[in-house]
Amino acid sequence: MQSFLRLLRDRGDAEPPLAELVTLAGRLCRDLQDDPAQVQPLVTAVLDSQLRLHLLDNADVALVCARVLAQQEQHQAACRVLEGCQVPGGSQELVQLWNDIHYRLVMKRLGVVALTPVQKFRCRKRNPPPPSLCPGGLKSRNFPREVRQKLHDFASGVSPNPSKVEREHLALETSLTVEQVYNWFANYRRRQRALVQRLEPAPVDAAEDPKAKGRGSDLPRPAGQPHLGPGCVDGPRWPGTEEDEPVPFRETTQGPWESLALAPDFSGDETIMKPLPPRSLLGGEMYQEGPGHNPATLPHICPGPGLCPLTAGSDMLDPSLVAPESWLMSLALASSKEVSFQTGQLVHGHGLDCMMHPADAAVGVSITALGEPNSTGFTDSPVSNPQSMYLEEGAGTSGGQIEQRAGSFLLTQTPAQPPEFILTQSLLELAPGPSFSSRISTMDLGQPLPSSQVRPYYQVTVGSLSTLQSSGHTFGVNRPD
DNA sequence: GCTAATGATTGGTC
DNA sequence: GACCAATCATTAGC
Repeated sequence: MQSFLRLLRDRGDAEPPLAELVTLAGRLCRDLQDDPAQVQPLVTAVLDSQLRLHLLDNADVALVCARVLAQQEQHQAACRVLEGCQVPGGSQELVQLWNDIHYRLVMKRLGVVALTPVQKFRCRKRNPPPPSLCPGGLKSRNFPREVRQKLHDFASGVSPNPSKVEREHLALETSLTVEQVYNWFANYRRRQRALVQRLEPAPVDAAEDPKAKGRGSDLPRPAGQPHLGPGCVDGPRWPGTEEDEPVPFRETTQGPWESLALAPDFSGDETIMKPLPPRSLLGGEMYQEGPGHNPATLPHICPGPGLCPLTAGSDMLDPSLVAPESWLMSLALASSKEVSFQTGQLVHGHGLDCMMHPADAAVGVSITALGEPNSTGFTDSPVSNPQSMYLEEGAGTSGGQIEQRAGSFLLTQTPAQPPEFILTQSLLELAPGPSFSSRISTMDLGQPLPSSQVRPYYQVTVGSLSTLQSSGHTFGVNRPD
């Protein structure tokens, strides 16, 4: 070091080359930084040198000099050193030192020996490091929006519990590490469950049910309320949410998903909890029967999810009928990347085959026998025998739990709205079939209704809710008798 | 300055 | 090793 100090002191205009001297200074600073007895004269020599501006462009020199100054309580001088140095590419260490210096200043001002994380954050906000230390600016800690969107799309559309291969693939797609992808999904699942539990306080008697406790997939359900799948609450903020009280089932003339149609940028959870009033759901909408229907009347239904009848023997909804609302169904299924089918494709076989939204999307399917339609609407009130239910996939299913739950959607009777609500089919009869493949399930609604309750048309509502999209679609389906 | 969201870490269980 | 709950640190939004 003595020779370096001599070189520094005696250096002529040409010898030794400046770059060499800077490099040597940096090496000395790096090697001697833990030796106060030596680093002190070194720093003094650098700062006193006419070449200090050049020397301080070396990250190690700047770091050691600023650190020594800070230790000597010369915080302002230390900051000037850091501000003045031009380290190519910046330096995390120098940024950290910059922050540490300002932490000390704040601690001194506040008379405390430590700062809380929030205080540190505020300190950093007030004293951002000079651009020369971080040329790229301070990076956001959060993943880019596109990355989070991609991860979220996968979680809600494919699975919240991706396999190792899927995680690796996502890591490649998002430029994240596999660990980051894993953490993201772990946090996603955890926070989904927490949110659901906050919104759905466990019923009193659920405490006695060991299955209702513990693992998140066994979500508590308030009695008489449809189970909310995780996607239902998959959103950081739903304005209007009253977390401290159960979301009421409000009597309404709208269908359970209607308000979703009215508000594509859905932001309100109360709507998903609405009952399915068997007749008033139509709200005066005109039900057009079969072929020869007049789509021109549909605006009367719009923008709510109108009833769209099927032609006899058809298992497809007429796209022209559902067009104004088709986004609903499309959205409901948009994130289902593993299946493609037409908007409104629903009825098939004996009963209803419903494409269930992937695991995390909380599709609710409600089916209501509405009665005999005619050209102007239903002529007989179905109120006496509403047959309504919600079939929703269990929430928070991890891999193993999915297996356990395959084909075992939570089936929840709609709330007792209207009071004479009758679930005419047993749970077993209504239980979905066992098929559960790639998170697209076939739901067999079981035996035909008793003849006294047979209605050729059902009202079907399919809805999907997630953070960024929510949807519901109600349409008529002819019962394939 | 407060709050809630977010990414990461830790220690435990299976 | 995968997953979990609890927790921490950070930071965006207000």
